Amino acid sequence: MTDSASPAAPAAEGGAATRWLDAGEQRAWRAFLQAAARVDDGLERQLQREAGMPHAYYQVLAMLSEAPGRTLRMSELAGLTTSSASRLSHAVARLEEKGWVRREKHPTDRRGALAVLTDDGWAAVVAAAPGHVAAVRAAVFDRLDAAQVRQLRQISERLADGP
Amino acid sequence: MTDSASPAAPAAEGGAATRWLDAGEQRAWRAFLQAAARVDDGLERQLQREAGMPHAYYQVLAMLSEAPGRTLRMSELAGLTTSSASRLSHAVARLEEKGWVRREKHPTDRRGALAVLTDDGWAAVVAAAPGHVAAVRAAVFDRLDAAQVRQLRQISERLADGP
DNA sequence: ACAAGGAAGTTGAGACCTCAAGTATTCCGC
DNA sequence: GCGGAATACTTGAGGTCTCAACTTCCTTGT
Repeated sequence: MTDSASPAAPAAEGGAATRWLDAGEQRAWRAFLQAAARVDDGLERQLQREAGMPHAYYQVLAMLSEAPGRTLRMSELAGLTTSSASRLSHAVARLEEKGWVRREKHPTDRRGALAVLTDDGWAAVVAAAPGHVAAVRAAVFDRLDAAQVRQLRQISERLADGP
Repeated sequence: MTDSASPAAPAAEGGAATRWLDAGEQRAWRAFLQAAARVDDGLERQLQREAGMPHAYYQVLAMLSEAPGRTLRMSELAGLTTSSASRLSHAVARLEEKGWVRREKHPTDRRGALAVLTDDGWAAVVAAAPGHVAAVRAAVFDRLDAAQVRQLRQISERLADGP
């Protein structure tokens, strides 16, 4: 039984028959899993080693660093970093301890909270960015030609969008 | 400061100047991050909900289910599932508690350990597989045409291989 | 043979993430 | 303008993953 192939002993199908992956899909799927794991682990380690933070936290700081006033509402920040409200809340709590982010109240919506990048936080991103970009290049863009980069973008947009 | 764009205020470059991502790379990179996160989270939830296990554990069971004798050495299993020795050891410990996997001693290399899929473990994979495949289709293959599947495979193989 | 170094696995501590539940506030239909 | 539903965010508990340290065993060079 592969990570998506037909089982040696097909189970009783409750509803519609399972559409197993064909050989090409299978290869693509396994390669994708390996690639995603490899890229992710690589970045995770590089950032942890050189900047003392996980990739998720780097993304939070990076998004804040680009936002007007270096400030974003929690819910927007969650969307930009593809993380749940809970994850972001924990993350910002941790970043607050480190002095890289500060929370403020939303001026009009009293349920809301804003995350603001501090000067120390800014310094941390600036320090971490070059090593991170180098790692991204090494893991991804140095391995692909221009056409593949276009294809990767199109495929990724398909997978990221929609219902 | 994006998750890989040039900083508004370039830091002092210690060594070689940082090669920031250009606009196309930037878009590709962000799309890829979102796509990978979305696919991964989707599978994780589906498996947790319907089969009571994380994706990493499913992969362990899946690889064992295909192996001769439903048995693999820990180090090989680690390679196949793209996980560290430590992660795998913890995972197998957990799967052993659930009665899905059993450990045996390697017959010739006395450092070695074998992981063996139990009948209950086999039943668990067989039960989980259809829902998992459906989720993989919904998240990936139903969204791509044949050419894109080929491209995805090639790109993924590039990213997964090499130094 | 034997010691040094490498390889295979395990373990414990700490960090991060998920899930479920909880509080506070805003939105919406009647 | 009121009550129920939806939204925004937080919190605590539990599970998984990482890192570093450790044990045991194989391998290699001399």
